[in-house]
Amino acid sequence: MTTHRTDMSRLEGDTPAQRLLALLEVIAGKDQFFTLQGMVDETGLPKPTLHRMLQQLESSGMLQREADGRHYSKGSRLRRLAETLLLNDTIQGARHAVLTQLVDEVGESCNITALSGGEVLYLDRVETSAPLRFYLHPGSRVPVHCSASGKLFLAQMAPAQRRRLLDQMPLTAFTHNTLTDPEALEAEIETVRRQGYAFDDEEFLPGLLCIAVLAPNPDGASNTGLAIQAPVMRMNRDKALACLPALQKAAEAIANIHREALPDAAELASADR
Amino acid sequence: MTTHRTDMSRLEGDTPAQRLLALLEVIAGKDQFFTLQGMVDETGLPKPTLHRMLQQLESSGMLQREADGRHYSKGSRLRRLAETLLLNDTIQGARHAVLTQLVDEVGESCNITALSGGEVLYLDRVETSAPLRFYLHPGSRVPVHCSASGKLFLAQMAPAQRRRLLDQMPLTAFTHNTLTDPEALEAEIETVRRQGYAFDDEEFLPGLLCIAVLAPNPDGASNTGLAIQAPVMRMNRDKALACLPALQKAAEAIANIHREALPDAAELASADR
DNA sequence: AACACAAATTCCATAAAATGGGACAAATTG
DNA sequence: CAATTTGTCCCATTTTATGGAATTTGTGTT
Repeated sequence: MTTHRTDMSRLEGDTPAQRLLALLEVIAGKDQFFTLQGMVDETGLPKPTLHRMLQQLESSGMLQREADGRHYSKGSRLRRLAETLLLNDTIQGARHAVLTQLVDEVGESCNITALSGGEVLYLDRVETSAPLRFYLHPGSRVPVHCSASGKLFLAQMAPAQRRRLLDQMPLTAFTHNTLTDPEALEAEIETVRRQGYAFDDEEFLPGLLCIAVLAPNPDGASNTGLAIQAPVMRMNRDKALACLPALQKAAEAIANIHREALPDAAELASADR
Repeated sequence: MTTHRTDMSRLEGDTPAQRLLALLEVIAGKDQFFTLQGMVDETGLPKPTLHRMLQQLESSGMLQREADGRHYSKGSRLRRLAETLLLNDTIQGARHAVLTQLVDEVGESCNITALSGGEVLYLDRVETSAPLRFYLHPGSRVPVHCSASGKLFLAQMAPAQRRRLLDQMPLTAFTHNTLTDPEALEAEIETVRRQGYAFDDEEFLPGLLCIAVLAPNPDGASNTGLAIQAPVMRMNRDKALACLPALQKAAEAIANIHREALPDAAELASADR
């Protein structure tokens, strides 16, 4: 009843290592606990094989098991691996260039963000040269409910997933503008989804206004936000909207950088085998 | 037996799969292109072995090579894997939020623990903002007999199971307060079971006092501990007991998160699609 | 262009690990 | 308490990994 499998089963891969990576991808997409049997149904792999794979992942700290011994969830080492990967992404160089150009274009500080651990993680940031500016470090974190990027990440989640995250996350008021009422936040998120961009109008830091968009991802959810952050002294909603085209152009450029690495151009590589 | 690796090779792992994951961690930390030879120097693995590993990662799209054929960088599939991992990590996100709020409430560092491999594993930790504090990393481990969470895990075990674990484990004395006598430890565990909470009164680190409870699990044993850790300079047993209600409330919140994240709980949430 | 040099790649016999059907155990259900 | 589901173990067979040595490829030098 619960599982009507669209038979995407058959973990593809020619070697054990590649099959393990494919398994990791399935696990990565889980936002709930999962069981051995559930994975068998989903992947079509034989039970002893899967059992061994999960055992290896568990004993390396990539997964952990609940006390009942049958429910698995992601371990801290796996999480750390993912964060390290994103923080040290080599394409950061290329993205950094886009960011620099955007800052040059709009004259305000900009940053690239990702969702991590239910919070917004600053992957990269370029400061404006204007003397008055907020200083925020790459690597630092900000709550989802009071940041422009965060609201965009929330807006693309399935309702159940979003609720699970927000239910236990206090809507802490950082300023008088912070949305602390769940219904108001939900309405804002609906607006954000419709518009495709989000504001943070002094909801986190007094005097700081942001506008953000996501770098579109053709394969589904995006984990890359792009935002302009400026003091209200120089910025308001209308001025921010005027920057939107430049922001979207930059987001598209970043999406292209990501897309460049797709194995679409495999035709070239097919000759040398 | 066959290969006595002289500590030069720092890629730990008992199986090829685990070695591959360790390699991925090294790669994850690279913010530049890397070469096969560079990896050989860094990991100590034989060149043909590493060559094969990188080849597999490349042909699965996890890595890609530059045109020169000798510089590797992270591929789109690896990036997508990391993003997917973090985007679907609502359990950790929600638990972290509970932890943050608890820290805010009691004003001291708190952590979430699990029993893993006969030791207490720190799953997550949030530091107090007070300047004087112990710095303990998530992912580190502590013996069961001298930690508050550990004694709780022991207290819910069947006597035979507990004895089997403790018999193999020396009751190392870390401080003058560490319980090194089996009978004294057994008596303490009995007290812990009756009370439903546990202290660690400078039994592991001098000057560190902890109080912990378990996140209740209706289906049986719990593998989630929640603890407050504070310097004795600011904390004593009475003050710790005053925090107990807040601690138990947070533990209940974490138990709820776990309950909602069970695969079967999807039926309830099916209404909002 | 011929050379030296370093890095990448291939070879291959041996050792190690994965595989998965089946047996078994443990927990869950009716 | 029997029936069923789910996790774990066993083990003969197949597949894959291993790494020293040899070979090829590419770079830099005089």
